[in-house]
Amino acid sequence: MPAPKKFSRDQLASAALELADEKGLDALSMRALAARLGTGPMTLYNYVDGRDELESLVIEAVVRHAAYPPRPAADWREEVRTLAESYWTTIRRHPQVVPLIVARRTTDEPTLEFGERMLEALARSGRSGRELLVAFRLVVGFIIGFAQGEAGAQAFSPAGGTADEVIQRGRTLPAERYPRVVEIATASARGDRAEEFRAGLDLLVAGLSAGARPASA
Amino acid sequence: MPAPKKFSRDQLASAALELADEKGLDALSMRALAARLGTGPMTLYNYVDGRDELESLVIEAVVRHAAYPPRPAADWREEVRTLAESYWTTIRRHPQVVPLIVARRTTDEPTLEFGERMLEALARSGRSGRELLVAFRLVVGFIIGFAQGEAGAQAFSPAGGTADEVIQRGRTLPAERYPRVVEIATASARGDRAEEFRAGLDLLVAGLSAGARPASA
DNA sequence: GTGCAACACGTACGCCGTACGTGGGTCAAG
DNA sequence: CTTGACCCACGTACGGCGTACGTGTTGCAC
Repeated sequence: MPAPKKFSRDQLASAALELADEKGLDALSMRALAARLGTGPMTLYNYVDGRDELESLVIEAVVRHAAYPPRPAADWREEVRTLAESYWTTIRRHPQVVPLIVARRTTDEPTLEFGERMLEALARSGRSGRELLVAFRLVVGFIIGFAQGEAGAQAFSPAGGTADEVIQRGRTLPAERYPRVVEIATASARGDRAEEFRAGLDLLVAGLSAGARPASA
Repeated sequence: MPAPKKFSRDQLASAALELADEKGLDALSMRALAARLGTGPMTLYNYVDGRDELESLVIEAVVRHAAYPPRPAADWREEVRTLAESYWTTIRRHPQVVPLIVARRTTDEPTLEFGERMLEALARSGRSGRELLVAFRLVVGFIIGFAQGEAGAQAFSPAGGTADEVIQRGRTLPAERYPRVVEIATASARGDRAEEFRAGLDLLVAGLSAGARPASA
């Protein structure tokens, strides 16, 4: 019956993601995306409800690329680490989009899939109900918070800048007033993010182990 | 020499915060704020560099209200808990602003003050340098992540809604596909946020204790 | 009184998201 | 083959935004 569609939702999503990656979140607009696709702005509304849904699409496009081992690890601790690291690695590949992921809560399919699988691992620590909720919030909060801390396009100044520039600026804070802040800014300038992430994860898993029920595997 | 100033930066900040609290982040615009203050839009540029700095001002206005005990607690664990809870309680009073706090990294004075004091507590667990950085990221990530999870104005659907509505929607997800997600959504609907926060904090502190150097107080 | 700096703010430009209307393409039914 | 219904493309236009620029106005220093 209809005229054949000119695009697919996937095309929209990946074009939008490219746009955001290349020129930043601010450059991601209906009009800019339409221009990139060689069409008029209103055409996009045949595929997407509006700006908001477009953003959701971009997030989904990022998260969808996360790949997890086909079968859960036998040890729930290892599984938690694997899932967390995989998710973090994935979103970190698109630093421009991180603020979007961080500021929203989404329920697209890949996010739910990740959540369900993480919950399965945490459940094996002997938790359920409220305890499971708390453990989940803790893990997700860490991942989100860590990603935000790293990608934070604007930080250590209203002016913004890349994360590295920002750290440099942090080191020049008044050391007599904020000695420890300067200390970690310095450490951060030298450090390897992935290593720091894993170290944090170890602390986190240690905490989860402490609160685990005896019957945990 | 000059004409007397019509406003103060503090006036701007609190008027902007009221605006955001009442009508949401989207309603926070230069023009709307100017109208609320009974002046023209361009007047604001005599006080603030632009939209970005206005947002920083709002964040600062929120964070500034956090109050901590005058003297640090003797036990660093208790101090970490106290600081974290105070910070969290403060920002959660302005749920509309949380996405802003979460998506940005700021270095206003109150935030640095909080950071320095938190770092002081964490340092007493025997950490320094990279370990201190990791511990700090972990704690801040948890607070940020938790606040985001709660306030997430839009969640469990591109349509958005209050956090409570969102949880209700979460409970109606396909239970055979995402059983654990439904489980925690249900638990969350019943639960007390503050209690959950403290429970998460306990897990977190347990993890920090595990990694602490022997000489910790 | 004169000059000048600090401030208020009107106007205007180029973006944005998107409501609305029109026209062209495609298939099903007659 | 014609007709009709429907979906899609997309031009136009409106109201909002951030803010560059220019002008007027104020109040102190000299």
